[in-house]
Amino acid sequence: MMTLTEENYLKALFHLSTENEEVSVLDLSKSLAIKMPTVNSMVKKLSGKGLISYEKYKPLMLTQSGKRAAGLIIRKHRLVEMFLVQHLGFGWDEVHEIAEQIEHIKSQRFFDRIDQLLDFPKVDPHGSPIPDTNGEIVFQNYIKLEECVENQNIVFMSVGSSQDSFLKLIDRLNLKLGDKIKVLEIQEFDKTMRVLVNEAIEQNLSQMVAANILVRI
Amino acid sequence: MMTLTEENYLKALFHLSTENEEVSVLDLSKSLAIKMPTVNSMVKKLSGKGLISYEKYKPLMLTQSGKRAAGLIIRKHRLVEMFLVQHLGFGWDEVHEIAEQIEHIKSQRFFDRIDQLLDFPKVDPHGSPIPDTNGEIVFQNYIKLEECVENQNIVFMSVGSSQDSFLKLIDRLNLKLGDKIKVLEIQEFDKTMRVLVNEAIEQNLSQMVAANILVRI
DNA sequence: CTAAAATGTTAGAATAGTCTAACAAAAAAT
DNA sequence: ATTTTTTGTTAGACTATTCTAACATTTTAG
Ligand SMILES: [Mn+2]
Ligand SMILES: [Mn+2]
Ligand SMILES: [Mn+2]
Ligand SMILES: [Mn+2]
Repeated sequence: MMTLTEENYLKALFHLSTENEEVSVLDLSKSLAIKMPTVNSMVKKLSGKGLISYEKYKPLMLTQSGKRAAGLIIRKHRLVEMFLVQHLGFGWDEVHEIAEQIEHIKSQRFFDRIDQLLDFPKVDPHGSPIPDTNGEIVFQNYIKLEECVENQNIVFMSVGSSQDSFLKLIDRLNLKLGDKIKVLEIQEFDKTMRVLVNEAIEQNLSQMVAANILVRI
Repeated sequence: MMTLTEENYLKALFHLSTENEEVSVLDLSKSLAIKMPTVNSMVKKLSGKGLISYEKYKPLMLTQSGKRAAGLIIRKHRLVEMFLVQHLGFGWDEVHEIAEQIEHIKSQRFFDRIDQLLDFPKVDPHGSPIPDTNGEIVFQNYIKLEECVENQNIVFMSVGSSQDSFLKLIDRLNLKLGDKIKVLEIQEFDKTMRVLVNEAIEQNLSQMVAANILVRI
């Protein structure tokens, strides 16, 4: 049985590993806001449990078993987020904190029932994929809106950041996952994009916003 | 902020206080399955926080503030149990363990939403009262079926034990909260009761079972 | 290719929660 | 009224998780 603490370390390492080629003790330390020596000893402990493969001064890596464990926790996290939005009426900017806690509940059945209640969703409220019952994630290859060109038609599928302020901004812009977007114009000067949403409303999006809007063609 | 551990101590003390006139360190120790010296030091700690009033060698008592805190945790526990039964399809014998964990989630809003989703229930799946938002419990004065007499008509309102085996037995007997019961006959020899349920089915209930069926007249 | 900076590790201490062993007080039994 | 039993307390130790300070290694810069 893993502790809540161990689960959070694994999850953080998993996320860092998908974002970066190599993950250092310092990366993990920053990501968890826990000092390096603490991370160092926990890494050794998880290495002892066969979840992290660790060699002194080398980048950190999850073992196969560690990947699976992390995937299963992320599965729980995302199922819970989906449940909170769909059944308890929370906004997508309010669910992460709560899911961060509920993901550690020890009851396979509890999460199975939520999965069932949600009709086996494939993505969470932020458009991130929900790992399967083996902890396996199917990564979608979305592109950033930022990389699109004028006159391109795409669909808003996921967000690149789950920061509160970003999600609230997207809400204020009345953008929702699934919206059809057409790039009307890109400003030479600051890369601001003028887009048409659902063939109805025009919006101006800064490059920073466009960089965090993930779309499929 | 209270820790999960502290919350469990408070809750246990609250429950013991409603069942017994006086609660000893040993009672609390047994109820939590934690050794006396550990309980002793935690009691001192909670006394320091103004939640328990403690004097050496004297019975343990919750302060006003401790009662309120315990009531609020029990509220969360029972709301969660109700939610698990009504929305996730769990049996009333399966929910306690999960509620024992979820009751510690730090999010007022989460429990408010569950309360709302359940349409502000007043009792949990076992017929126990759900404390109000101030942690206040309104105790119903139900009597034990055991104490009823022949030909008396009563209604099954709550269970006196939440033991797995007892709840499963009640299920197997097809008894549900709200059922109308008429006492047909009480055996002189072993106090076994013959009852009529919902004017339809006859059942034999041992005294031990009858002692844990709480009814209103 | 050294020197400085960044990163990583070890050592030692702190807190929360638990335990066992030993001692103390209160309650019960004789 | 003692003695015995039960209950309660203290002392000291252990594990998990965290920290700071000091030292070591690796990486980067000049
Ligand atoms: Mn999240
Ligand atoms: Mn978490
Ligand atoms: Mn319960
Ligand atoms: Mn609990």
